[in-house]
Amino acid sequence: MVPTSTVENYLKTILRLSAGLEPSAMVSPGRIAEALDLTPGTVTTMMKHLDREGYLRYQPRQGVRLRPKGQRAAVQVLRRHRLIELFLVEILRLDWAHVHEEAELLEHALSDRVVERIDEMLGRPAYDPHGDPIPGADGVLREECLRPLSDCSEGIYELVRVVREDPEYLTWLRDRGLIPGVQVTLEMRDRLAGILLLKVDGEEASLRIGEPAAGWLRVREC
Amino acid sequence: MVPTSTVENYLKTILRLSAGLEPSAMVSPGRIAEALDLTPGTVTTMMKHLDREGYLRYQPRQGVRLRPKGQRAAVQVLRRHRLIELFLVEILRLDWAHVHEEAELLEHALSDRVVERIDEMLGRPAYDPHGDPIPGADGVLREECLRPLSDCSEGIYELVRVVREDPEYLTWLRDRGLIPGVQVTLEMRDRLAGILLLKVDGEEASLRIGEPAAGWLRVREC
DNA sequence: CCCGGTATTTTGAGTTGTCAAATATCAAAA
DNA sequence: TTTTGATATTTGACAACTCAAAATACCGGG
Repeated sequence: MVPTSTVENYLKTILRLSAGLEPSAMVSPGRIAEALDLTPGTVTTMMKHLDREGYLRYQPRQGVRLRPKGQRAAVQVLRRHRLIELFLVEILRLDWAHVHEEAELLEHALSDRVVERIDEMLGRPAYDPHGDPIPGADGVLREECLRPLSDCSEGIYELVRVVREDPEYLTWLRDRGLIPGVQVTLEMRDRLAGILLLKVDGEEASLRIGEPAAGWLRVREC
Repeated sequence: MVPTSTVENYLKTILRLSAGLEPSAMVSPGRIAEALDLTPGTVTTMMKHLDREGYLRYQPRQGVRLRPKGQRAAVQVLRRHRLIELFLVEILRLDWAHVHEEAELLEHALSDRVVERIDEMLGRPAYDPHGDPIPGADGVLREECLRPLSDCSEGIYELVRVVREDPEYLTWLRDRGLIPGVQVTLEMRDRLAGILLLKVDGEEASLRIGEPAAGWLRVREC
C-alpha cells in the first residue's frame, strides 16, 4: 500500500517534470528516464506498473500524467524533501550547498510524526533554502510565476529562487551573496557576449555572470 | 562496497546477539532468524554471502562470528541508531516510547556528515535515552556490567538502562518516573509471588512490579 | 548403536527493480 | 509515398532478498 522509495522517486520526478506545463500535458518516458538516469525500457515497465496501481495514467507512446493519488504522494515527498532541506540548514547548520543530496536520502525515511515536529519547530515555513515553496500538510502546492534573471532587462529585482542543486554552483552563489531574498540590480547586459552585470545588495563590487548561470536564478520584479 | 540496509540490519542484530558472550562464541542462525523474523533458510543464505564479503566468519552448523570489518560496520549502525534516538528526544522532543521505531528507519539514511553534526550538537553524548552507551566515532563500544533489577536484593540502586523497546512498556515506565538516572529503592521482594516493591525517587507512592518487568531494568549499586 | 527430535541447509521459486539489445512506431523529410 | 531518425516498447536476463518445503546433520536418550 505504502509506496516504495523507488516509486516515490518516480512520482516526485514526474511532478517536477510536469511543473509549469498545462495540467493536461503528458510527460514522456524519455524525459523521466533522463531525469532518473535509467534506461527507457525500465521506465516503460514502471509506468505500466504505476498505472495499474492507480498513481497515474499511462498512454503508450504518449506519456504519463499523474492521477490524484500519484499527485498527492508526489507532493508529500516534495514537502518532506523541502522541510528536510530547511531543517538541515536552520537547525543542523549544514552547508546549503549539500543539503539537497542529504534530503534526497532522508525524504524516504522520515515518518509523518517526525515531519510534523520539524514543520512545527521551523514555524510552518513557506520556503526552503533554495526558495522553493514548501507544500502544506494538506498537499496544496502553490506555484509562482518567476522570471529567469537571464530573461530580464536592466532593473531592480528580488532573487527568489535558485533552480539548480549543483553544490559547486551553490557555493559560488553564496560566496557572492546571491541567496534567496537578496535584492539584485541588473545594471547592464551584453546580449551579444551573453553576460550580465549585477550589483548584489550588500556587496562591494559588481559581478559579471553568464547567461546560463543567470538562467538558474529566478527573480521577482521589485 | 557500502553495505545495504539489509546487510546493516543483519550485522547489527548479530552484534546485539553476541553482546555479553565471550568473544569466541558463535551466534546461531536460528537466533538471527528469530530476531529478524526471517526463515532459517534465508539467514543461511545471507550468512554465506556475508562470509564471502568478509563481514563475518560462517561455520556451517556452528554459527557465525563477526570479523573486524563486520564489527566496525555494526558498531557504526549502533552509533547512528543511538545518536538518532537521543536527537529525537532532546532536539525534536519526541516521546521516548517511539524513538526506537523511528531510529530503526533513519539509521540507514543518515550520512556521516549529518551524524557528525548531531553528535556535536548533542555534546558528544555517552548514552542514549534508554541508557545504552553510544559508541564513539572511533568505533569503541564499551560494555558495562549491569544487573537486572529482578536479580537484586533489597537496597538502593541507580536505574541505568532499559533493555526493551516496547512503546507501551516504556510509556508505563515513564509515567512512574522510571527513567534512566533515577534512584530506586528496592524495599522488599516477594520471591514466591515474583513481585518487587519499589520506591522511585521523587514519587509519592511505592510501586509493585513483576519480575519480568523488573528484568528489563538494569541497575548499578549505589 | 540406533532412533527421534530439533536445528540447519538445500532446492526451487517469487518479487522488485534494473539493463542491453532487438523491435516497433511515428512524424517529418525526401 | 517512402525513407529515415528519434523515441518507445518488448524481450530475456540478472542481482538482491525472500519464502516454503524437502533433505540433511547433529545430539541426547534408550
